[in-house]
Amino acid sequence: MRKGAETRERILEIAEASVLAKGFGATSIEEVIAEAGITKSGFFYHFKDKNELARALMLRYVEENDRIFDDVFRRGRQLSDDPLQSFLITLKLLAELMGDLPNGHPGCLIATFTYQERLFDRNVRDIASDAVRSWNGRFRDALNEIATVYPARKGMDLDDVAIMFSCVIDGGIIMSRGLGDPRVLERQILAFRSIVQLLFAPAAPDIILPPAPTAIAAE
Amino acid sequence: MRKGAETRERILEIAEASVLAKGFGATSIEEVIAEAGITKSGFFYHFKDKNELARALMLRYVEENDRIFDDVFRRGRQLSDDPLQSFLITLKLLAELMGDLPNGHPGCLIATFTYQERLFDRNVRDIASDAVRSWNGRFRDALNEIATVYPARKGMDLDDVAIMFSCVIDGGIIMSRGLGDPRVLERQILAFRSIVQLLFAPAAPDIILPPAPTAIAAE
DNA sequence: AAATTTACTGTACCGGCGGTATGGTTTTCA
DNA sequence: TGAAAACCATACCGCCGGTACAGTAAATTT
Repeated sequence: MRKGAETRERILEIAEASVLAKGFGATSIEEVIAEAGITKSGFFYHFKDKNELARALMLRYVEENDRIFDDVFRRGRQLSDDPLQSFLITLKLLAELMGDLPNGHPGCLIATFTYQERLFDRNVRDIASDAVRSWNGRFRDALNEIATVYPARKGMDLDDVAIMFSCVIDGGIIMSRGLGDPRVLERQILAFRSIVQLLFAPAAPDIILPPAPTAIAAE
Repeated sequence: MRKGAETRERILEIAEASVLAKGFGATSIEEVIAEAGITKSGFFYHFKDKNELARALMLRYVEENDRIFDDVFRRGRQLSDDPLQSFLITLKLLAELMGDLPNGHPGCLIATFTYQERLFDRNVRDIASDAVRSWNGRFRDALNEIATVYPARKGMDLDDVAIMFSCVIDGGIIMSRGLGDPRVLERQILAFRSIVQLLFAPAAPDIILPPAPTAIAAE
């Protein structure tokens, strides 16, 4: 019912924070239930074992990220008809979103899980794999659409560029943490944005491209 | 003496593989000693607790990576006097190195540790942090040296480009695993290489730059 | 209002693991 | 040959993941 879903959500929230801080293996159910204010029986009422918790965490993370990407891509398209401008706006929005997080990005569950893959069954791994493929597909589609209007530089495979954006995000999160500077991620996304400009603007990108839109509030 | 160092090394080897596959928290000492063919007492003779194992793993990883970077940068400089060419060669060598790994890159310990930072003391975190800063510094120095000869594109901070390379490597490892395709990492490094070309070659990079050296055996 | 389902609590237990302690034994090297 | 190094054997503690089962208060349905 209502209350059950709330408790379940609270468990997931607490567990996700713990997984991102200590890893899945070191995340103790006892700590989670202590923080959630429930008993062990209550936990196992919602999740039959730890692996189902992992599955639920992954599903939740993927869905939320899908929503975020839906949103920034939709707003990017709303604000320009030009596919290049549209994508550049989307990247700017994403960068703002990351920069506005008070304590930096909390971490990418996909990244943690791929570094602990032996802990999860094929089901969970497939969810993660499909999600990554889907997100890369979005970026690749956006780039391909741009390429129909602007000629891309030779020697650059757009599939690789699309994947590189995922690399920059996941790598940026790691670097932000490792260097103790939450703004690294935002800067990396903006740097990638500059590269996209460079890729599709042959001669002098700063001249033929209008300035990026400013003061667009990120959700 | 001699034999002690060998056993210690074997422990580290096994532990590293386990940490990269399951995470540090889920790496059980019992499994490690079983695989190493020693007893628990033997393990605690070499490492007084699990945290010291973490410290040793991190130190070992950082030193080995330092050696690798020393090597590819040295060989890059040997093969060309031009800083741009030299760096492009280094990147190619690095890409070949990654591509030649039979089962893909085993994983970046820094990445795992930053996603499990609550498990380690400040000492270990500082080692990781300093290593990342040092590696980023290498890339930044290389880029700055290039910029003294070739004018860089405006709007791109070379510090960010340097950090982006670290992002591409760590992100590339995650993507390789997540997508189940070991060659993603190699392709990402080569894609970054193309971007460096683009960054420093204003008009037509494929023309003014000689082809990358081929058939340079990676160690 | 009664019956049923939902959402838990309480208690008890198992086996595995990290870690400690302590006392021995073999191997290596000076 | 003697000391230090490199282990092995055994026993133990406490925490944790997980299971089992019995009970209960509240919400929802009938």
